[in-house]
Amino acid sequence: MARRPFNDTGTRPVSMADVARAAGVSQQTVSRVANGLPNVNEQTRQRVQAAMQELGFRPSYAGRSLRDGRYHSVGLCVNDVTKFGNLSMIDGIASAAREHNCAITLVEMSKTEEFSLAEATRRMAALPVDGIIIGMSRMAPDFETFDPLPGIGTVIVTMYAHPRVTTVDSDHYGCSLLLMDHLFELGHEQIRFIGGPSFSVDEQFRRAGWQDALERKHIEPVEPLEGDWSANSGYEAGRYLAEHDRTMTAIYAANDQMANGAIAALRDSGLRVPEDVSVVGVDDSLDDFVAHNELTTVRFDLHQRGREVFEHAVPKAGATDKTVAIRIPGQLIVRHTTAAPRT
Amino acid sequence: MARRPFNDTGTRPVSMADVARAAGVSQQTVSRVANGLPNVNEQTRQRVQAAMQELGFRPSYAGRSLRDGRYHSVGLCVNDVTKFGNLSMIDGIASAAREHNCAITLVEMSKTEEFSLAEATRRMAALPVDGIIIGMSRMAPDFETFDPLPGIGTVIVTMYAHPRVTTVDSDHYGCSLLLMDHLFELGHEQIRFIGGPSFSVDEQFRRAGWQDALERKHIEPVEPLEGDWSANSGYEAGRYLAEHDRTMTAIYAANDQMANGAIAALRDSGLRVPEDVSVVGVDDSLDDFVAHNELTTVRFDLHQRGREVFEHAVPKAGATDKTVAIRIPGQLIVRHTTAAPRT
DNA sequence: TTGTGTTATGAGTACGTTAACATACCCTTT
DNA sequence: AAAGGGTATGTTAACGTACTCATAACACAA
Repeated sequence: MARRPFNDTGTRPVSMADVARAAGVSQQTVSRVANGLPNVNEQTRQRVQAAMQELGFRPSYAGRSLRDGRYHSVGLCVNDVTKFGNLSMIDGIASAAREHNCAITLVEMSKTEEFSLAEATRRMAALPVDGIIIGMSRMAPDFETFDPLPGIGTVIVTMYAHPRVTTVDSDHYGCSLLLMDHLFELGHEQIRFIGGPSFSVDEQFRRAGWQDALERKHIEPVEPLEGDWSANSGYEAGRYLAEHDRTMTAIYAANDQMANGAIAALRDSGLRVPEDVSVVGVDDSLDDFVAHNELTTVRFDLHQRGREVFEHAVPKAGATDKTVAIRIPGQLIVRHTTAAPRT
Repeated sequence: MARRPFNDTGTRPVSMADVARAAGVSQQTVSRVANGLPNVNEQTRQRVQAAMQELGFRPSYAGRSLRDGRYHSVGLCVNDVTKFGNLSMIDGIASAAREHNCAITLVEMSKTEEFSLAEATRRMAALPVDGIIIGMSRMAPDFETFDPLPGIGTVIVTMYAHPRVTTVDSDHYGCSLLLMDHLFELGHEQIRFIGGPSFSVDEQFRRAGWQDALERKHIEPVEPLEGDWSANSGYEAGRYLAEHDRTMTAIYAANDQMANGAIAALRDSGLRVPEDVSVVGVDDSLDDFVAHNELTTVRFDLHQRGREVFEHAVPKAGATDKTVAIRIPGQLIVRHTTAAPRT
């Protein structure tokens, strides 16, 4: 039977059988040469390699995967590549993947629409992946009821724990405690909070940490403000606080960008940082964008998080598959936007 | 013969044959149900779907790809995910890929080592990809001699044209002309340049545009400064210029981050922006990080670039495969860091 | 009754790879 | 000369899917 046209191009990739025919050997011998196995006569090897070169052979990923049941790629689902949190996730996972000689199959879900874990895993499972990683930057409506697909490692990057799925995240709650303890030690008590959008999971935990830290010291938390992670929203919030709250001595902004905006607003309002008001952020993300970055903040080891995520998504042979919840602590970076309050 | 253990887990994914056995139908009927084809009896369909559910069937990507010769994924090779240029490339390509219901297979080459196009394509070609995209942020030593693999669409993201490979990029030369014309129209002539690292391709073209624009007006370009794209390096350069060059009236920084640093340096040196010195950047990347971003800059349509890249890497049926070099123009964004020079 | 068309289903095959097994040959050793 | 052992190579089977073709059952019209 004549070969049917293979795909749109009408051509068919060169297979080992083609090379074998050209070199006058069996297809298995081509396989041996391709994989660098011993027990091939040197002349034969050269003849085969010449034929490969000549025909432009490249091994079929599909054939190989079908054969040995592995894809050497891990699926990563995020809803918006450009958000700092997601970017840093990609970076961390990419370096972990590289260490394992593994690629990342990236799927961006709609930036705007709500997405469900079931939908995300369904899409990822149809791709060449040995494991599934889902970035859950906002609460998925089916988080509680979600069951991972059997037979494929699944990790959700989120602070929420799940009874049947391993979850990994930077400790977005603990980072607040680190910062609040730092401010408490300096003597601050009236600490306002500028948060991100309320649907954000990171925001929810950073805010909870702020609130719990205050309540543990029996300080009544004053109404948190809501930004959108951008410097401009931090500026607006900072303006508002400078004009309406004369008792606050410190501001905790839920990321560095808003903290940077808040600092600008305070200074525009005639307040000095840190002499009049201390400001802290989270992420340690300003260095590239701001000269002489002086912001006290928390840095997360995103590569470590990437490694943890990767290794739970693609478990090694013989590893236990117990569901765990991993929280990776951040590190307090004290710079020069925090000081003791005026007495 | 007993089935051999399939992979490390010792289990084997559920195949259509397994479902067929459970449902008492042929494997082909399962295929029909899985793909929603007509001509299946309603009762049979339900029995098969029940069996799929029961066993946890998910179609094998490898089997399907082997069968129809497509992967529905495009390979993307970058050397450092976190750089602004690469991030925005991923974002643009991700949205183009999503429109085509396609995933991205991301490979990060070593951040530090030199990389060759041959090596990059070799690695990408071993992955499940219908096309190859290589981000060449620095000159590859084998660029001139490089031949794309036959049988798979290849696009290099770079400003350099290549006789045998389609290249696509934002117009890093033209953006300089846009900015320089803007400054010329305001009356500037002594325009200094703060560039990125000299190995960067983007840098080379942005600098060339600056230099050519000056020379076209018979103005001798004064020694460009070299930064590393960071705000701090822009600050250093700005400090240097403020102290050593009393005749300059404008600074062109090769990205916004350095421009932002330079502005801070000028102001710290007692110079006003834009009254004493105008400053321009490129990328329009500050908004999230800086409140009240006032920088005059050039914005690139990175989604358009992503689409162009994608569509040339994965050509549609019947498309001509002529090699082209596509340069996507940027758009001048005039804000408030540029004004007429003092007279 | 015979022919024609439709619908549901199954059988066979090809896609490219690699493991396991089989074979053929040459070189030692007894 | 026969036996044994290594080396090079070929043969077969299996991985999971979807296309093509075949078959069987049935409906309807001439």
